Amino acid sequence: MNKAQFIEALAARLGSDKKTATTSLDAVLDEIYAVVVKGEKLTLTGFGAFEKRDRAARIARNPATGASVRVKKTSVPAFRAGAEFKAITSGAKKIAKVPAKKAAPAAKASAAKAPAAKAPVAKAPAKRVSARSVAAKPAPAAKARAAKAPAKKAPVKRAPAKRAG
Amino acid sequence: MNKAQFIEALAARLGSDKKTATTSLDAVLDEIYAVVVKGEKLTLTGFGAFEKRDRAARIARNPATGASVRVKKTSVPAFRAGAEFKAITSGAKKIAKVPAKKAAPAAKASAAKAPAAKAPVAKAPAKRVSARSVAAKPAPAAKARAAKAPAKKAPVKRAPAKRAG
DNA sequence: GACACGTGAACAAGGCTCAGTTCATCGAGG
DNA sequence: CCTCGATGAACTGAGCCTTGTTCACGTGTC
Repeated sequence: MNKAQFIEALAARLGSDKKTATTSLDAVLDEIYAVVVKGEKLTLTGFGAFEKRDRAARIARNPATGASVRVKKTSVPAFRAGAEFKAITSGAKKIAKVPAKKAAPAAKASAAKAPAAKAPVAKAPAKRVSARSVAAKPAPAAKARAAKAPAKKAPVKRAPAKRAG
Repeated sequence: MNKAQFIEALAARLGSDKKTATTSLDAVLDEIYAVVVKGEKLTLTGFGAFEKRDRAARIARNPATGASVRVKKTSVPAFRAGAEFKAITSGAKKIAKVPAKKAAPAAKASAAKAPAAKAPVAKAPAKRVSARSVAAKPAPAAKARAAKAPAKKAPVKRAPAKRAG
């Protein structure tokens, strides 16, 4: 799907004309640009996070010729998918179908609340409950915890680079 | 920046209220979900492409305990930044500043046309022209071409998998 | 409609990201 | 305001993605 097709689908979703949908999409994309360019991380909970990542200078390779080429240090845009995006992509969670704006608010509210929300939630906590009950039972859990606390305090060369983001 | 802050900025950009901005953003995100879930690749030229990528089953590791864990085959959402997004993130290109909707259309049209568009364009083609003139001159260019043409025709195991997207 | 630019494919090697788990904090939505 | 879920940090090793270049096709904008 390309941008034009996406705008059509978006217009249907918004119940608007294509021009409005275009404006909406462009505004979103441009604002994402603005945030990332500023070096700020944009987290859209569930969907994912856009951020600027720094890349050190290195010697890369032109795969076609095998020639080495020096790549200067630079910054690249990165996106990390959020939990919800991952869940629906993997099929662990379903998205509500929204055809048009008029039906959207009503269908969204009821669909989100009743069926989709309950089914996956029932699945997720079951896993966690079992994990916790297992972890809570034996003594090694306390050991694992103790081992973890000092590890955090240890100086990590990688941590500062990430915290800059 | 989180979602609420983004919505504020978006509202300013759209010249709308926050509710409208919220609707816009949610519509965009939900439509991205819908496309990716369908297994379709969404290409927003310049910004980037969202797609679903398949992951084979593998034995992963819990880094904390070193314990191996079997990860089932699954699908994950992926984003690949487009050329424009890369260019503005690296600083090779500047984005037009858009404060509010009223000023947006006029400022966008003029800003996009006159200063920002011309400066980077002048930079880009210069690079390409030189690359082409170099390539066109020597005989090895023809060889490289000849070698390339058959390579494309050769059956590639990777190509079909990607074309499915 | 026209033009300019973006995208994808192919190549080899190196760098980057992520898998699970736990816990604390934060954010979003009702 | 409250509750629930998302996020991030830390851990190691394996798998994935990207780097440049060229060319042809497709897309988007004016």
